[in-house]
Amino acid sequence: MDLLTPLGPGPRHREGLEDGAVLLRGWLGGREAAIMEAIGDIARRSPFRMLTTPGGRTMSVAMTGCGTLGWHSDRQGYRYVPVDPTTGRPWPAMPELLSDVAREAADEAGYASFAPDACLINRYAPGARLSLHQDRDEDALSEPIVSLSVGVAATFLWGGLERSSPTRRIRLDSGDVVVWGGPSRLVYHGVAALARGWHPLTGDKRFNVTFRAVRRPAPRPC
DNA sequence: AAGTCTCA
DNA sequence: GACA
Repeated sequence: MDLLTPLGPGPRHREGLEDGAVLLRGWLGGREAAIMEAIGDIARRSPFRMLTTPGGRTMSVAMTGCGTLGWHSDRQGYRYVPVDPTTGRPWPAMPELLSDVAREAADEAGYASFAPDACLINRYAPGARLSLHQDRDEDALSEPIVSLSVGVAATFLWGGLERSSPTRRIRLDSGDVVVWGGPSRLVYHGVAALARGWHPLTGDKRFNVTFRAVRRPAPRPC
């Protein structure tokens, strides 16, 4: 049975997924519009693009990013790069609103001092999906992943440490935040094909904002 | 293989 | 589950 803990008054509450992973329902609490503004600013400078996998397939999810490093994929493989290959310019800086939300969510999930250096922004149109995978291109595997959902609801696929592990299907609504790390840091996860839907802030699309600490954080003085 | 296809 |  999932751990269910209310987070103050209102619909916000936490659900435990497994050791090290937590779902913060309604965590964004009305900041979705401001987050969409921030995404618009970022996309004006580093436009959404559909990346190619090492196997030569085109991903259905459109991506961009911000921070000192951005995730990139092409025939050469998956990696984090300091310059957006599409524009030849550094990725846009990470807006304070986004890093604040990420740190607060990590704190709430039990991961203190989360300081992401990369923020991947995923845009799902109807039918777009992300098949089961691990986030393993980061050096700092001791740091968690923080994932925000805005817009049309999606089905999150939450597996285990092996690709063949059983997969749970979890509805993610606009405003939900998932945090995973520690023993669940390398859990396989994905998103089922986005159903047709409508959200006042995003139309028929869903946006996912995922924060990672790629480089190991500097040790903190005692 | 962060995708797609095939079989039972 | 197989498959670059």
